[in-house]
Amino acid sequence: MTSSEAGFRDLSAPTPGGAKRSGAAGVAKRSVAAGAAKRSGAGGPVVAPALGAAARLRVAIPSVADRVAAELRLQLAEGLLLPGVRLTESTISEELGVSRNTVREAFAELAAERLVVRHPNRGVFVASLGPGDIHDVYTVRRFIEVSAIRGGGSPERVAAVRAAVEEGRAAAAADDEEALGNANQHFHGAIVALAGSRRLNTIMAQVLAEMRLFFHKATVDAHFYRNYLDDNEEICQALEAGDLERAGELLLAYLDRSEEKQSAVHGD
Amino acid sequence: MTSSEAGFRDLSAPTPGGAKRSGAAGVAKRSVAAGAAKRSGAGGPVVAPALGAAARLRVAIPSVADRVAAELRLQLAEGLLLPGVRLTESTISEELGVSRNTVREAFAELAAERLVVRHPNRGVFVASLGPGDIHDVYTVRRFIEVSAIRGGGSPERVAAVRAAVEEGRAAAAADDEEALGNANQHFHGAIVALAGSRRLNTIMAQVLAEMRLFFHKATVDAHFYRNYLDDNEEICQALEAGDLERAGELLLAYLDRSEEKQSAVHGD
DNA sequence: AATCGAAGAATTGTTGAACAATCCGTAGAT
DNA sequence: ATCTACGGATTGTTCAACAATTCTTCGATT
Repeated sequence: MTSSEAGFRDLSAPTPGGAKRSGAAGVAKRSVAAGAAKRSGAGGPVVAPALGAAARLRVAIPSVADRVAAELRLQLAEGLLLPGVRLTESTISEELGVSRNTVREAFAELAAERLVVRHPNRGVFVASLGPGDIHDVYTVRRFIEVSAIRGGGSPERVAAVRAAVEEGRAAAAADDEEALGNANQHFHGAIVALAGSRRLNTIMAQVLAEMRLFFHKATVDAHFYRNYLDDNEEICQALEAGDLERAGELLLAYLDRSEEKQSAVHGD
Repeated sequence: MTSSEAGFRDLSAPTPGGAKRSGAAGVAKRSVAAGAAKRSGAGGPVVAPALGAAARLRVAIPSVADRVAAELRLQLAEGLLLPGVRLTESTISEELGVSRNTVREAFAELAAERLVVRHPNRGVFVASLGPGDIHDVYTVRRFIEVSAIRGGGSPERVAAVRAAVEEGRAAAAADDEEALGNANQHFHGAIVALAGSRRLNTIMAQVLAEMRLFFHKATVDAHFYRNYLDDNEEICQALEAGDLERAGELLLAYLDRSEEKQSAVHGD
């Protein structure tokens, strides 16, 4: 399974910038087309001319490398790319229609997020978490989430936690396991968001992204998250009641139980 | 001040791999030197042939991009590259003797660590932290450090905290402000290390690296850290005595005071 | 037969060059 | 004095080449 059978979206088409020469040997000196001959190449896909306006509107326009990283992040989250799988530069480069160098830049991003691991001269592999990593991830979560909930938060932020609980309830009613998992992550994300710290939010987002990497194996148990629904409800109620001490303890117990379960599912 | 007057070390010489063609057009087909003719190129700098052995010894051999990132990280920490300064790709590329693409990869690493900020199509700049960022950084520290110290740690790890305290004392005795600052960072690093979590350690390392970015301005006050020596001692004693609750509270008070001071030094 | 090692293929690491797109400062027109 | 067109500088991205390393395969040897 070389990861190439996944349905990659083509990222090269809507790219602003990008030479996209047809392919012939590059003997063409730069003498021609030095002046105002813009977009003169053989009938490449012409992009909408309104792109300049977008730039003026200060819309964040992610670079191709960023979009490649985003795409890979998505496939990682969807479980399309299983842990341990090798990501070949040339394959992804072709599949996504971008250059190998750009893929390389995207890899640097993902490696910084620990989603992939670089083995020098051997390639990058989808990160696979061992038992030690699972404990480590839960340690981070205990530190951050419990501290966050014990600090409380503004009413709107508490409401966001509540919303995540309801989101999970709805997903359970609809029997949508996927949505249930997402709701659970939103719940914990909302707890961290109580602190209103940009850095803590991104740290938490990264940790959750890491967890998605090995959660796919765990979801075989159809009602894996279902047990947590009541826990979330209870925690949320304590939070809303202002009993932060109790909310913290409930959350801590929850995390301990969750870690235990995860450790059991994976070879301990 | 374009950051180019800093004394860059040349990273290109000891590089394993790297074509380093003299410059002429690359019409030389790859037909020649296909077999055993290794290191046949025109008299480039010949590296020690023992490099293969190093690889066999599984010594981590960082890529050039990593070394560029490390070099920049160092200059950032030393305060050679002030916040807000623009880092031009071509300049660094020449200065360090590596290709622009490699510099680019290093930038991706540093951007992921928040040490530099990318402005699309405008370049990368040394990150500069505003008042909000200072508060944010201290929020992260409060969460992680206080949780860590309240969890206690093995005797060896407590000893490491003690060692950092003594290190600071020695630096103060020697009137070495630089060493004093480092000792202080070691102290807080050691506190987080109590938890024994790889991820928390790297998170803390990154946060401290961010702080170094704006600490240089603060160090004008000659005995800025000196006030903290007694705090550290007190915290360490509580930790050693097993009074984790008190240690946590002392640390929390310390962080609050520290944030206040930093906020005062910087605008607002 | 099992093992060792060497030729070969595949892939990564790094470079250099090319060019499109964008940004910025400046000079010219209104 | 303000706006606009022009040019230079720099980033974003691609391509092609090649060195070094790892992986594979296939013989040759004990």
